[in-house]
Amino acid sequence: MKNNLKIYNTLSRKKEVFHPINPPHVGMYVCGPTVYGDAHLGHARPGITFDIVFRYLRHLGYKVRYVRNITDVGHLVNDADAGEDKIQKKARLEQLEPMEVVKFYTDRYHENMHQLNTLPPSIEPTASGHIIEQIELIKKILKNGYAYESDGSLYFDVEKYNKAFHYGKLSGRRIEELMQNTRELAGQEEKHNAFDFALWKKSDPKHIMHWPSPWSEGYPGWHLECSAMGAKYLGETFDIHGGGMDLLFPHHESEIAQANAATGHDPVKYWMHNNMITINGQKMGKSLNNFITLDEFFTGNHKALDRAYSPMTIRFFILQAHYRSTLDFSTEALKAAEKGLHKLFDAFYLLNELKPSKKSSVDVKAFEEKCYEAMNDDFNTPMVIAYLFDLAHILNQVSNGQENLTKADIDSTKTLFSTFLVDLLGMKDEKGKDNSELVDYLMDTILNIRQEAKTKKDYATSDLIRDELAKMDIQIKDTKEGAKWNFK
RNA sequence: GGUACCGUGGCCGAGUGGCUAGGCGGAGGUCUGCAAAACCUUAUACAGCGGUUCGAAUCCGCUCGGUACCUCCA
Repeated sequence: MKNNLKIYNTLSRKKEVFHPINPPHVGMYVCGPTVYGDAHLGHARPGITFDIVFRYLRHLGYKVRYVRNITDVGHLVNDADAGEDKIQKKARLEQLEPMEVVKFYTDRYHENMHQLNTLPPSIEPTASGHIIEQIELIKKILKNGYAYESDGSLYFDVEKYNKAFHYGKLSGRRIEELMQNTRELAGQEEKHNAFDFALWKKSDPKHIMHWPSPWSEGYPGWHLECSAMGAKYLGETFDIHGGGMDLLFPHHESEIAQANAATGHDPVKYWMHNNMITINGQKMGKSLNNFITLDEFFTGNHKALDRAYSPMTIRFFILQAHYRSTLDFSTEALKAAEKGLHKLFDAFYLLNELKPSKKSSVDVKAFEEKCYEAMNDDFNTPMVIAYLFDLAHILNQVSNGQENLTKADIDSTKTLFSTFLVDLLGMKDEKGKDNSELVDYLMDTILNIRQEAKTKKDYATSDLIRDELAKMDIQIKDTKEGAKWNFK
């Protein structure tokens, strides 16, 4: 399959032409959420970023298997707090079974992702459902000599690994620096080196979630699940691995190490990382406690928000920045996104009303090419959106008689909007007309009465009708062809 | 401290050597009973200093400022 798609590969720090390992198949693994809390704006970014990748690869004709895990085996809160993990802590606080916490937040995550109009992954494996695979992976690493046991727990021997491979190839770190800079934390006596990471942890008595293994009753280490599940569903080497930049080190670095230690070769061809969303210039994150959940955006129920912002506003806001740039959140920026999106859909609908001309004064075909170029350039969605705005402007000009389009060009513009705005960017109109017969009839009646009033110059009545409808978010526009309405 | 990235007009944000990015907001105008939308015109920019070049927001150096990772975090 031929294409000109270029993807920025974190591994090489360059844009590379995308050549899948086994075309037309593409395997993509994306780090999903740890389900111990509601998804916030930060979670929306990888969800949407890799939804775009998924949609575009499929559009290009690839058969994509998109795997996104659910982390339901809690990572430790921190090393000093060994023995308690995030999900367990949440369960204790809410007096629930850990799996109740997991189920509750998994469902809510799915609902949020659905609201954002992201396509569901092909496979959504859970860590707890792949304990056996993780144990098997540890056995391989152990057999190859890159792990050591210490009182029932197993650790990855980074120093030894680094002699045969390169620990730090993804994140640009060197082991000597890690030696100097890794913080000394309590509870690490079992490790040979501070930067060694756990493959298996023996659980202490108060730990609820644990499984049997050849070494101890315990639970798998932080980075293991992605290595095990990625290999299981996508093979020992697959095409794309995605996630947030904050996972680059140590998570993804360690995944590479685990795979090499087990199989002798790298697990992933293209590593993709989305950047962070910032609030007041600072990363929005759980630990900083400055996050706003998606539900809070959708309801407006947060002190930093003046009102609700819809899922599509959030999605469009995110797509207006390139995925590798930080994106600064503000209500002002969200309002701009909301208005802009509305403008695009207005233009999209306007296409149905344009009068065709014999000749076109605009080269529509060129826009299509430019949109593809932008997508091929490492998924440059802000550029695609800019071209759609340019087109929207042209369509309005056509409507005003300043530009002309043939029937064929109007149709291909429709296709273009439908392809890029709806199919690829995944935008949908939340405020479209309710096209039921009843509503049509009622609105026609009301607008006719209003027209009567206007004809009699009874503007008090006509304005009253408009103001009352506005309370239901119905907007009246008086055009040359008569009054039109839509939802605000 | 180490590593990496960034600093674009009121706000958000593209752009990697020469050609108007775009959206929102502001100002003026057209249309309109008014409004809305749309259209037309317009202002506001590339952190600072130096260098390379015929030419730099874009390359190089320095300075200042900010962020991320190095501990769980999308």
